[in-house]
Amino acid sequence: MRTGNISLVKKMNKQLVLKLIRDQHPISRADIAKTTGLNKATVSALVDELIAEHFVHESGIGESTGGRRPLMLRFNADAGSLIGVELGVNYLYAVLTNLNADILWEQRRSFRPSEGQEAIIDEMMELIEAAIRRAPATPYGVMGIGIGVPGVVHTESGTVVFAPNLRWDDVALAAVLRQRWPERPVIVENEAKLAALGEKWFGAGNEFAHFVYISAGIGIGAGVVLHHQLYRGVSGLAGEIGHHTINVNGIRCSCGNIGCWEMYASEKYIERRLAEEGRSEWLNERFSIAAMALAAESDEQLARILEETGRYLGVGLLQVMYAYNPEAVIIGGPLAQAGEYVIDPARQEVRKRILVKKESEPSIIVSKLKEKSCAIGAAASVLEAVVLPPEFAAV
Amino acid sequence: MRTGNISLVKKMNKQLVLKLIRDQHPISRADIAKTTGLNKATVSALVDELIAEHFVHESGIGESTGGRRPLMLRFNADAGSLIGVELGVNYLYAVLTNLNADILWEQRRSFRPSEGQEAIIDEMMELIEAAIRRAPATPYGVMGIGIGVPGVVHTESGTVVFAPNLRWDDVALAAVLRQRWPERPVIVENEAKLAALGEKWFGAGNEFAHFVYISAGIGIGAGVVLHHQLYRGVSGLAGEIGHHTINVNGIRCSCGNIGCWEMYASEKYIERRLAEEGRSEWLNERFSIAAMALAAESDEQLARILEETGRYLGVGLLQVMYAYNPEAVIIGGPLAQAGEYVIDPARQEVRKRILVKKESEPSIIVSKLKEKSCAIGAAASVLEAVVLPPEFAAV
DNA sequence: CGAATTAGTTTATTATATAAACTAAGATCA
DNA sequence: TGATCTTAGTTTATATAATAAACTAATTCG
Repeated sequence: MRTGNISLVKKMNKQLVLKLIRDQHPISRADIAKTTGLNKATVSALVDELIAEHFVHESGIGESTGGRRPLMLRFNADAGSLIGVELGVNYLYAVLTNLNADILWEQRRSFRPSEGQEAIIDEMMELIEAAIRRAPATPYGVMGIGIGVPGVVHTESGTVVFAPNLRWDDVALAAVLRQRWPERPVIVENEAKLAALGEKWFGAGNEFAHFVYISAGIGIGAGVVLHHQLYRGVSGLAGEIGHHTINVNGIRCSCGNIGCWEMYASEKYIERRLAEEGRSEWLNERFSIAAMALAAESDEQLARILEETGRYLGVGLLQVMYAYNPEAVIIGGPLAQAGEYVIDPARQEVRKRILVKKESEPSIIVSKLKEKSCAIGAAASVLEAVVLPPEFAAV
Repeated sequence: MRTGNISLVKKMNKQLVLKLIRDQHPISRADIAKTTGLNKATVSALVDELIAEHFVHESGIGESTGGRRPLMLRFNADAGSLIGVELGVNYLYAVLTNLNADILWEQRRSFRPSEGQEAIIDEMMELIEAAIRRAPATPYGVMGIGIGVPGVVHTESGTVVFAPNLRWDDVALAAVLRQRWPERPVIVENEAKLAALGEKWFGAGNEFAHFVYISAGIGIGAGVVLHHQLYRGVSGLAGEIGHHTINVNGIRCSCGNIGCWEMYASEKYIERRLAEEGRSEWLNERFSIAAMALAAESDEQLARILEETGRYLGVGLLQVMYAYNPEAVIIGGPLAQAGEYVIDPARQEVRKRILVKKESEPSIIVSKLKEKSCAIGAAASVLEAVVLPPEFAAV
């Protein structure tokens, strides 16, 4: 049971100070004391410890405001490195970053979906190995490895419970990596949830306490951040909203249900419509939403298909608003690259269908980290696990 | 900003001890120390304060387990009284309870929806006045007034922002009551959210950290409890899931949207189907789901209509699971009184449509407080606000 | 009947935040 | 230019609350 012993207080305050320095650096001890309400002496003591731990450094003298000039403090983004890996349906993408998610090294590899699990995991381990070799000399070195997968995950064990597009079923991914790197934290999590974390720490979600990240690609997944924290639900299924039924009498989804949202507001829908409209020239291997959006400028048929998709996207976004009532919805994934061809009809559809007046409409915005959301989010998950736990967030 | 000063620690521990006594009484100081991990001396000091504050009392000597016999502690449910009021579409229902939600007095009054706001609020104040008069002599007296309304609420100001079925719009309900009883806390909240609180504290939700209460009647509302706390969203709209679109090409809802869940899984649907099937004899003033369920035993047509409703209910429950992934879904409101005629088809529909295997299915259960959920929840909201704040719940 | 066991209290100690006094270093203005 | 004011940050003394250990109280068990 979580009792309040005195050291808890110290942990809370130390985290608070570190978060403040990270968010608002450069900042002086005096300013920290003012904005947190902590005593100057307390702040000084905590800052001294953070400096000794290499998470903070003094970065010179600031401007005077009528008295002694302050010593400015900065978050030390080079205290260690983070590794983030995105496992896609047919590619691996790995990044090595500092604690500020600046990319120090990255690599992308394709594989055939037909390759077996072992081969894919081997390739992933090679990538991680390469990243570790590239890691700069820092006080903490590589602080951990985060991995995003397109499926449902059991986080404690790091098992991929169910990943239909990979055809994975109960794969103990973290166990393999933990055996290889026993000293490093390994985090396995759903790709949309990690992308949400990425946007929260380093992207469009930074200013919000409650937001939902929507990963719209082949399917639709979501990462739900409530009270500054990722919400997973009891078994990590929270946010599987691509399988919300928006058309009880609609078409069958691969999940077994009928009329799932992701049958109407994803690449699946676009492909189906392209086929129906005899535009199968777009259905080749190099199919890309970005290219389609470009072509749509002078191709009304393509524009209409994108717009339809956007309208269906809006239907589901309405549900997101009623379910979570967030400050913002961040759209990411390939579909977000169609930009206003998709997003604008989605916004219109929401406005048309929504129950209450304008003030309560959350903003619908586009991912800031783009195709890097997941990998950077995977790195951010390590940061959160090791350096900046969210558990003390203001309730 | 929430800093950790030392008195926070004390608050946390005192709350923890009080919650434990409430949940597990009778319990000894020694047992509290064991289960919380707090030191015996700490527990004794906190318990002494709680006794001085009348929230706990010693209730005699317990059984020895091989040594000195323990002094047993109990939560003092008679330290004060709570008032809970449900404002329905055409009735008021008020309860006066002790801190254990035992009903000491209750009264129900009907009104015509055509009566004006002032008249309804006046009646409500009369009811509250009557409840205050009936309150027994206790250390704290009437500790506050909770009111549940069928609409969207702004809790800080206690304003009813939007209650379509009452045709209320921006009614500053709490302001009126606070003027009349300036010394008592007044809480105004959505009825489904309060019912969820009621089930959490005194009903079927007691054992769950994450659950969703569904209020299914004329419309559908929900109260979402995550991490033992009611989740409201940014503007109190979280849980307005009755307006989730389950049929994009369906029928128009009064909210302006098309194909809302509550057009298919509520009394509205049953009424529509009764009319369609020429069974309008059920559409009179005394229309009651419980009576229908009784008649359905020997009336296949009625049974079929209830079953259809249940199947549609299941379609939406699937969304609840994907959105919140709770441990349980509690069904309340009039529709829950049809029992297995509705609930069982709903369960079947969920099982048929769900993505993942059985372990992750939450249990779908029926409200324990029945038609009293909201009023008791309104009382519970006072308890939570004044005596047992949930903010220190384990994260 | 005495040793062992359990319940609960008292006393001394420790960790932490805070208030107040202090040093440091600059700005302002006569 | 130097006295005074202002702001930054440190040192010292104090208060609060948890804890450990020693203690008293009351019971079981052999």
